[in-house]
Amino acid sequence: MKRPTIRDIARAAGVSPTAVSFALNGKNGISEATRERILNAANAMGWAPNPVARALSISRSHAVGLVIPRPKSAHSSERFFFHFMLGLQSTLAGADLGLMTHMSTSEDDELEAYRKWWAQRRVDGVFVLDPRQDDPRDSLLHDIGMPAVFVGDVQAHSGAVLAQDAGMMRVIAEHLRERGKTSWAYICGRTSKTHIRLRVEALTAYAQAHGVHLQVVAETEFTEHSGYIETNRLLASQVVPQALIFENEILALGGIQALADNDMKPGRDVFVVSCEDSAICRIVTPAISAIDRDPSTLGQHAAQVMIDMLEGATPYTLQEGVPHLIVRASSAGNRD
Amino acid sequence: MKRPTIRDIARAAGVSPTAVSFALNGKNGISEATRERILNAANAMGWAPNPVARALSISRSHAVGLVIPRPKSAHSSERFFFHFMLGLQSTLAGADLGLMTHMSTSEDDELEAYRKWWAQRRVDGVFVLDPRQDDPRDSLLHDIGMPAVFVGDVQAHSGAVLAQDAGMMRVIAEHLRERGKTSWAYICGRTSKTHIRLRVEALTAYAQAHGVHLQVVAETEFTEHSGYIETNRLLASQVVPQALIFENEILALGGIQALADNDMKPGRDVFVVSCEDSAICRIVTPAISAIDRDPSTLGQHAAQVMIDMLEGATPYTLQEGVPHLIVRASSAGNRD
DNA sequence: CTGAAAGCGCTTACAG
DNA sequence: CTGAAAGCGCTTACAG
Repeated sequence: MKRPTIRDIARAAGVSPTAVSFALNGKNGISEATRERILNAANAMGWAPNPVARALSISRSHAVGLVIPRPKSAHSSERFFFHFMLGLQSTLAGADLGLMTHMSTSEDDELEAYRKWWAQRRVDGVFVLDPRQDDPRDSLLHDIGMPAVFVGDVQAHSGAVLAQDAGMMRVIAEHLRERGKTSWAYICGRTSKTHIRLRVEALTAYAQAHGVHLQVVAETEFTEHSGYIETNRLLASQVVPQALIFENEILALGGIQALADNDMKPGRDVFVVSCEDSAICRIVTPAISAIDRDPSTLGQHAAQVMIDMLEGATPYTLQEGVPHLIVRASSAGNRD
Repeated sequence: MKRPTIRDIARAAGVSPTAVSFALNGKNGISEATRERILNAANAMGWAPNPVARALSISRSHAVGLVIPRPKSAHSSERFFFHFMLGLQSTLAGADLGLMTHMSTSEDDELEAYRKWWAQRRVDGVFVLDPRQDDPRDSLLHDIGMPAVFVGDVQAHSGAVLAQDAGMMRVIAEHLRERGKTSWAYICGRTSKTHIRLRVEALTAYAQAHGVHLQVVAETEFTEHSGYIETNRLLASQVVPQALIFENEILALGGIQALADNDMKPGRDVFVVSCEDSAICRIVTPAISAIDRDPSTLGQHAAQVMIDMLEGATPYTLQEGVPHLIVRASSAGNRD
């Protein structure tokens, strides 16, 4: 009934606990024959390591942490979190690392969670979401010595994974140019966020290089209504855009509404593309073309950076691969 | 730099480690004066318990686990999981319990995760999602002695939290009757699932008690198309329903499409209500009335059952509170 | 190549 | 009311 310990298997194999520990951990100083005998005994007795005891010895918990910040405002990001976690777990599993999660209610709560996890040696490192410039969390984690991987932006002291913002815009741009669209508008939210700034820059550069007329509408709310308003405004402007790129699907929804009110058919008269995908894009009529972000891959990358850091690598940064545009009815026509 | 241990604070307070342990854990056998001296010393030195060491001593990990089953098919449930976890954490935090998560790729993987967590003493108990009748997981967990709380159905050996299926239908029924609707249709999916059977029963009972004409359309796919087909069929039937209750928002979407094709206005000519809420219900035109499931509360309840079980209570079952109907345009008119 | 021993930080019978 | 001691299961210098 009781689980076997290394003492038990030492007794069974007729060796010392030390030898067992060495054999089990693949250290040398054990003859091949002895090692085999020990491993057999361990298997026969169904031995599994007790990570708690191991953690107490070596001061490592074999778990990492993820705090999901400010869930009150995170409603639109549920899909992202879910698939990001999926990716994390799939590669953490390979390194036998568990994942602890915490949902924070405020930034203080988040910092407190890090301190507590670290003080209690509950986790060996953490993933940090929604980074911003000069993020205070980077300093805190560095000060207490806690390994961290930031998701979305580079930091001074921690590892990071980066989304492909420029690459994403390039994919959209190529799609539109391929379909003969030469006048675009990009309806993005506030450009204060790093990743949106990057997108604007990439799109602008592309447009200039290829003689495309581009209007950028910034400083909008992320609501259907503001997508509607801005689209109407664009349709009334001197150069009516042939393609509308929306920061997310909520804005795009408003845009489609505006097109309908102006008797324009999305996908025929004007192309519509969203930088963010969701069930809404699939279900709405017409379905909206959208970038498939694949947060799962981002999670896998983040996990890999963490694993390497825990094995002693200096913090480094990994780029997300080139994203993919799911072409739906809202931008499917007019190939020439 | 090094974290203080109970030895350190024992030395500082001039007592034995035993005394410190007793004082810190609020056991008696320590004079009030001594206890205070010890607590002061602990605070002054910034002592925090090392849960790993404690776990090794008392064989408890102070963490519980949640495995999210079969993520491949879980796309529609991301919102549920997210908010369920939110609820879990908010009450687990009060009991100082951490949460470990795992996403399983198959049922075998899930069972393996339980075994491993338990063998390694990583968690003290687990939450189990998507229960079905005679769930094999109940036996497994019982066999290995792992405390478990099932979410959605009662089990032979474990604790459980139950959704309010009957209550949900009653809320919808009252809303419809209040607005003068006396002929309804309920478009549900397969009735093989326990919770759908419960809903049908509750709705049927209510309709009979109040002289409402009710048609139940079962055995439909959970797709927009099948919502469309079934609604068209209902509109052509002898008794055209004045209100359509859809199992989820995807079916409802198809229903609204069918109404539009028949020149009927949802919310005026025919009421539409969905048993499942999501961004889609808010965003579509007209917005769809829907039950606000609040998976977060369900999570809080589940956590409470777990906490009690870990403190020695026999497994018990908790009912979710009465759900709330969010009334939107699709069923807002005709009050009389 | 191998074993006896101390230690990780806490808890808990057991003696005083 | 209090302390010395053993133990949880593993790791790792240290001696042979």
